[in-house]
Amino acid sequence: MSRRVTIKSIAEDLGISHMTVSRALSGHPNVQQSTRDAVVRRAEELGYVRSAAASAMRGDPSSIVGLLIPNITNDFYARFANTLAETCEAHGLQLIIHLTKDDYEAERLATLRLREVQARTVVSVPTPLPGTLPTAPESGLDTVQLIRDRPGADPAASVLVDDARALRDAVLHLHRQGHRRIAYLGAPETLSSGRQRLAAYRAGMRDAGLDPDPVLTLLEPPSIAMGDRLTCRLIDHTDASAVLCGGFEISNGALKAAMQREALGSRLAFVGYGDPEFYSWIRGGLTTIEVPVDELAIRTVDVITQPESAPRGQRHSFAAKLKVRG
Amino acid sequence: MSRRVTIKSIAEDLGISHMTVSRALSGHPNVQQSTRDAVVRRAEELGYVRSAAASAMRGDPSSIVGLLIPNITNDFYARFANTLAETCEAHGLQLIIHLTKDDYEAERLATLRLREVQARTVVSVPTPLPGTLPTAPESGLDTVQLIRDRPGADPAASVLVDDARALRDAVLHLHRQGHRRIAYLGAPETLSSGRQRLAAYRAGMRDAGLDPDPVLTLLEPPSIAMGDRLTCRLIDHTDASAVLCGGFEISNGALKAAMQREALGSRLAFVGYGDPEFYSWIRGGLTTIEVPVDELAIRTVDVITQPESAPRGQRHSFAAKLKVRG
DNA sequence: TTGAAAGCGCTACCAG
DNA sequence: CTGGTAGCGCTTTCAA
Repeated sequence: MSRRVTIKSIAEDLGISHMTVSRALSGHPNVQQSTRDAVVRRAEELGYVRSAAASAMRGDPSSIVGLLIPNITNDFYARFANTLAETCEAHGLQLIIHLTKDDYEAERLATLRLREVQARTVVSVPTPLPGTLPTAPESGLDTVQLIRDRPGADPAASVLVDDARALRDAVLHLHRQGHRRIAYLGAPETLSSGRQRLAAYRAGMRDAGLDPDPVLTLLEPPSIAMGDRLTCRLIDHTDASAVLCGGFEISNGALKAAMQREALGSRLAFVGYGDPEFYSWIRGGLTTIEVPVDELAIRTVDVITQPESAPRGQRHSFAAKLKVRG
Repeated sequence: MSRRVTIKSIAEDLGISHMTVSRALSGHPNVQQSTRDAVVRRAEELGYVRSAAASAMRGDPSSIVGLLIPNITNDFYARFANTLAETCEAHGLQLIIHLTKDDYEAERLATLRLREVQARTVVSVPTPLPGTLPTAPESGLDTVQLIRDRPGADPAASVLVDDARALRDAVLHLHRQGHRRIAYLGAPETLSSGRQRLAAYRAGMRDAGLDPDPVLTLLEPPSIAMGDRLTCRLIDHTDASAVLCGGFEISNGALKAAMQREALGSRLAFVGYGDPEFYSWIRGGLTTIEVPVDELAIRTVDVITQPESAPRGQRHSFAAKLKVRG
């Protein structure tokens, strides 16, 4: 049960001042080569590890980046987290992941924890604000907003997806295939993403010269179950010949329903949202809206590591695009 | 640009000693109620957050748990990480995730980083040791081994999956369905999991009164591509009527190949490994080997939070089981 | 009930 | 080139 190895213990061991050890280990020039070598070797032998706590106390920037996402099983978040973690690794940053489940209180608590450990930045998918809050509170942390834009927040940057074009293209694509009764499954307009995607769907319908039928425009809180249920309804009770999905979970749920009813392709054409591995080989490949996940993650780390290269509050927007398959 | 709020700044603000503030905030009894209230209120107002760095310096246990896994896109790891994160959250623990890509050097570096921040425990899927290492080094951290067992390591505990029974059951299940030419795709015997699963497959074959054909026993480093390629080979160049998958990635690759050749079920019966959401609705549901992911994660946190409740080095084994569908 | 001092590991700043 | 001092935020120990 040996005590922690510190620069002092090394100094003692070597019979020199802890300052010399500090300089030797941090590459300061003013150390005799022989001394430096001895120190470095001894540190190695003893298994010395620099204390992040001590550095943090001195006000040095920490290596910790927080990531606040609803969950990590969703394919998009998993892939984002994966690339973010890899890229962080390359920059010597460490990623603390907190799952918010889209719950504001969970986000608040997680932010507190991250402040305690002096995270240098937090990458956050802002949760919907509860109605009781008049205004968004400041996190007290340098924040990069991901995907969503919280009104009233003051983020260091926002990394967003622009899927309007892709959604419009999807409608036009279906129209070219002869579809006229094109349904849309999306989040309610109370969510900013829900609003924007719905608008894009409608714009596409207009461009195609079609009239969006309210019966085929189904808006509910997004989930796999929601996509499943509403797609069953489309198949059983409407004359929809195609469905466009306005979200990741919705897409998986809709796919499940269409596959289980053996309606996919034949009874109901499908355009998904997101691109999990298996979309590429289901029924010869599914047409879907592809979000540039890796680019989002890489840019996010860019923003974190080079805050000066862009003005504070900058919005980085990445275009999703329609991937036609099958 | 206000300075960090500390107990000292609060004390100054209130014209009292920082010790009183410390006591008030940490619930020490020896503080006058009125003083305590004033302190708590002021701390709230100023947005005081306790410094984890200062605590760590004093030797208090940190709230940080490390997680070392190959990646986080694999369904099993994603689900494990998800439940682990949720459960940690509930215990006030924070999860730092490092991706090792199954590379020893990456694991070593990540471990170093975690030591720097004084992680209290690291949950690790040990990477294969490079041949050059005569013996496994000690991490200097309290380690919980996940899934794999590194020889020569001295973990605080191991959380393992026992899939021998499930694999045997899978063979017997296929045999009952009339299959005699049952192929197996797995990792090479150099990996401990590869060795064990292969043995279980062979035990199943023996129990079924079948003779494992070397031509149908394909062992290669596991990946989606490997599963894909070898399944194509099975379909095109052998008389295998069923395939049993001995790994998560292998299973996804094999499924991809079988689906693309429209061989699934008809030409080739399939038993997968792992249970991603979509396995339940592909072709009416796939039969697969189900690993109790959530239980693993929950037990892992148990082990972390109550190290005394089990002897050091304890092995916690969870049985996978065959899920028959379709 | 309150306060002062010391020390956790580290480095910027001065003295030698 | 080397060594001492001080201070980052906090709590334990002792003194008032």
